[in-house]
Amino acid sequence: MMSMNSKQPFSMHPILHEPKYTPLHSSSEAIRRACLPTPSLQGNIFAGFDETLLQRAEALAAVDIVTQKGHPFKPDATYHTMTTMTSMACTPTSSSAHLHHPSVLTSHHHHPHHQPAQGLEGDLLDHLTPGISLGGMPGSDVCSTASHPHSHMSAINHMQHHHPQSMNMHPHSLGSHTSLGGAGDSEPDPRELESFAERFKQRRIKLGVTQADVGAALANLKIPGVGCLSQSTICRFESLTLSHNNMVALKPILEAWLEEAERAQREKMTKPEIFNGGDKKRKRTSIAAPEKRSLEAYFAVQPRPSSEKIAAIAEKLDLKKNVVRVWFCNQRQKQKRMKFSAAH
DNA sequence: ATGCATGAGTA
DNA sequence: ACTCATGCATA
Repeated sequence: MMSMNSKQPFSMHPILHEPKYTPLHSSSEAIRRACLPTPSLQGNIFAGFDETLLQRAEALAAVDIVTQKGHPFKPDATYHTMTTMTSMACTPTSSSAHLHHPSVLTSHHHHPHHQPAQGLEGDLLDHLTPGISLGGMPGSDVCSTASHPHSHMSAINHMQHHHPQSMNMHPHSLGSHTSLGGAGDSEPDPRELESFAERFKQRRIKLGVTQADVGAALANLKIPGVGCLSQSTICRFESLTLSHNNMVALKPILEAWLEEAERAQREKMTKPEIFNGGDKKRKRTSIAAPEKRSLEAYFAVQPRPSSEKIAAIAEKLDLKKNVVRVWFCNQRQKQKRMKFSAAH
């Protein structure tokens, strides 16, 4: 899917004051604003938001609800049990603030999940998968597999913040807005990313490894500042559902893994024999359809409600304020991605 | 494959 | 309090 792109998009870089990495902030903001379509009922509502707006939006939502059948119940969806048990798993290599050595990062891994892949997987993973090649310590915990709530090792992210493209890349690319014609961006070419993602998936499957395996195996590459990633992220990379910047940042890493994996496979190919052959879990809140419709209605009118608005909405929908706030945040991220992909 | 959530870094 | 990159849990 997804295979048709048009052009290079990133043409708006207002003015990055050359910090370390501020591509998205400004640019995406700009994009969002620029692309933000008309909220269907934009007229004067924006003037006096308040109650009026809420009711208006709710009314819209109500129509929908009615149409569907009034769902009187709302499954108290919010129940999350946090686990306060922190821990460390995949060392967060947070190279940004506190520098941890990458070594720490790779010091332990193992992952409980091993999906069946076939054939070469055994050996292949032996080299590219965490836990095995590392000295065989049976410790267990790949980066995220452990049961700790989550230890965000946003290594990549940080790395990105520090220097956009690992090595080359100018500290300050900017200067201009709208132009990417050739100046400094390494190659944010959307088309390139798209085709890479597709090839990546194909080759990954050919290697017989799962998305989760890839994520975990990344730590074995021992690339400074790069730890493992989750199945979710690999999946999103393949389906291009990550932000452009995120895609650009991950591409070289996954590319490196892919080559290493194929190299390892070839290595094994030489040997003909190889071939034949606690915690409380976080509970996911589930927002019922009716509530979701209402939220969408509100969102159409005001994507960024104030804290008070959020509280009001939360109360009306009988949802926790935080749930509503997060919903809006996620919705914004989603919209941003959609707008972006739609534009390219 | 995706929804809801966390957390670091910012503004 | 928001944006972004990510992740756990789940459909």
